[in-house]
Amino acid sequence: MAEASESPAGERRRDAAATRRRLLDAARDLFAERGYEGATVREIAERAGANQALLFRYFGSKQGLLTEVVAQGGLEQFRATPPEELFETALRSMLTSSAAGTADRSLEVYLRSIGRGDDATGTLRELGERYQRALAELSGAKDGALRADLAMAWLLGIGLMRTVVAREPLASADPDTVCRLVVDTLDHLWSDAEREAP
Amino acid sequence: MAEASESPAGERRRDAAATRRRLLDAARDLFAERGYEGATVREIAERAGANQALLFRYFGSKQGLLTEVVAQGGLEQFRATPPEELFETALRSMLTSSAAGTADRSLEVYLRSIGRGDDATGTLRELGERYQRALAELSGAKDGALRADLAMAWLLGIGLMRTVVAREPLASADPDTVCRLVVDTLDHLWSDAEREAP
DNA sequence: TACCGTTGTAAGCAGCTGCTTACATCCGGG
DNA sequence: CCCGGATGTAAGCAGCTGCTTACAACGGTA
Repeated sequence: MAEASESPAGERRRDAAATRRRLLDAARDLFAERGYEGATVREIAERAGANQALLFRYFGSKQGLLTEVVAQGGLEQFRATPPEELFETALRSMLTSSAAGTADRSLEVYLRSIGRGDDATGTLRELGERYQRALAELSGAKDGALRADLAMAWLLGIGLMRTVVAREPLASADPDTVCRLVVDTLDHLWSDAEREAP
Repeated sequence: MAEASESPAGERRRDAAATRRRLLDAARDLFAERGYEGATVREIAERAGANQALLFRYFGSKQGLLTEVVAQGGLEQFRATPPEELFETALRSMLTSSAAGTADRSLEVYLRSIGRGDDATGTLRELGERYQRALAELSGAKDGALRADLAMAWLLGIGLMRTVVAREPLASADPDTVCRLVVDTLDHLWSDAEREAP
């Protein structure tokens, strides 16, 4: 109803919603590339082709921007994935994405941002907890939560080595090969669990 | 020969070597706590009880300080450990240290600093490569290097979850329990390797 | 047409960063 | 004693950070 009623291709000369969207996308990519602290609001605004004052008008603060990025990217993706596919999906995403434009780069944001006890940590922690709970239920063991943590640790560690440190041969390794190695190995972690807590 | 010849307990009012040492120790702890970028030269100098100008006189730059911290901490510890004990030693160190005063906090420095493509990355990469080479030789498989990367990824990921994110129950879990779970599971990674490359 | 809230802009603020400079002070060897 | 390098200090620099303010331009509505 309050939509564009003029421009042929839906382009408006002044369009708050579109500007907001561009800021969100630019922030998502820059947070994933440089981490929360590493990305500056000036850079984000520039990549979005917007004035940086608008960033604060629409999101209040840099921290508010992060919150919205995580909410729209990571949590949506999380809800859309059935639990039993969660780990492999996340691993594959971690192994393949690393390119601007991908919808869910929240795990990259996560691992590039948790370097110190800054503002970002709190916002990102919630995302991690959801993953943990879902994974923990997959293993029926009493220490399922611990094993879920260990699985997540491996997931993040692999992302760390691949996208941040860019260590070879991991960085260039075939995603399928890596995925199979990891999933097969982790199967033992789950089956050991069952053996201990029948 | 150019030593102290006065003070009873070896204390000198002006002692460059001691000041250097204090700066090095303070830097080691602060880098481990806040990461390379998060620790400021003012903080380091203050904790060392020294003037920050001395930091630049002795180490040239903040980056030079990091180089020396890694050289004295991580590499020494690395050389002192036989390869077959390397992974478990590093894992235990990661699970237990996290307290100021510990000699080797280089893995903490490592994982808290690799958040973006900054100066620290290059200096820290060498440390990682040494670990990889040593671990790769343990597995006789042709893709030993890849599997070594995966093991290191898990190691770092666990450190990330435990000391940085402080995720429960991993953060408070008994080091022995965690260590056994991980080492047992990784055994499958090594034995699978042997099966494939006999 | 005249108006007024929405959208966009330029400039600047205080605080922090790594690093440098100019200057006190110590202290051992001549 | 006393000089000169070694050691320690205070102040400041330019550049960056997140964020704010004052203002211009648009465009739907009355």
